[in-house]
Amino acid sequence: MVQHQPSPLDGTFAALADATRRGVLEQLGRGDASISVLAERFQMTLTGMKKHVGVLEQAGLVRTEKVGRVRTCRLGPRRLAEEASWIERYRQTWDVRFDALDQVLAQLQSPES
Amino acid sequence: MVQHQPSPLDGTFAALADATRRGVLEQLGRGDASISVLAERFQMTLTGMKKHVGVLEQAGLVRTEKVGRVRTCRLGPRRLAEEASWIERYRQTWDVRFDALDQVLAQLQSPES
DNA sequence: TACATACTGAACCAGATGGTTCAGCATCAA
DNA sequence: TTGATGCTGAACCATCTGGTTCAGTATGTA
Repeated sequence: MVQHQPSPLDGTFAALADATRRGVLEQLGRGDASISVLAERFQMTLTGMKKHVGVLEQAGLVRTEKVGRVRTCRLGPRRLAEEASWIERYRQTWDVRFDALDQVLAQLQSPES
Repeated sequence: MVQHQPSPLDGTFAALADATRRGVLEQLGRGDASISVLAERFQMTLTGMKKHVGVLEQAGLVRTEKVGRVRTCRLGPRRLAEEASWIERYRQTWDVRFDALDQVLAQLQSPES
């Protein structure tokens, strides 16, 4: 069951693993923005911000369009559906395992069955 | 609004950004396992697997305990609650923005209001 | 005691990451 | 046409990552 092809989850989770990039997504949730606006907001060079936007765009979380000199960034097509469902599945497994553990502990403490 | 302190989300999302580590979590969801069992399952050296487990442990996703020579790995305290809620908030924002976009597009196509 | 097993730590490696500076190029405004 | 603005690409840098090998140490087992 080893996974050899890179999953799209790799890219999205990696994109989300950076506070600046999560901040950019939240910012874009409040409205579209140019590279320079984002760069100023996050106190970074244009080049640096462009790289972050590139990572987000690669992951499908941001879409950009250049008009004139200005490249406008907005939220992209990826809705994080697969990511959400992976995490939900994990949380269910976690609950099952820890419920089982709780039962074992309860048994150990009051084994009147 | 720039985030300077590293958020715990950084560590968990980074931990989830690797297919091997997601696989280890799924494996541990089916039952506890030693480092060597995991290493064999994912065709990797003990040292390599130990590093992955270290990353997961650091993120709170795995807990380990050494008894004798064997270090047993099990799911850790972190339930991915914050991660799930960050993603849910994002999905809601996304829906709002794209509903708004849809309305604009609908207006443009049939502006009879 | 002797040998195998299970892990551990240090060192190394290639490639990715998160930033920078610098030198362009295109576009808009005066 | 001149100058400011906005972005882009190349090059560089330090650090992190995902793996390895090799040389231990500790623990079981015969």
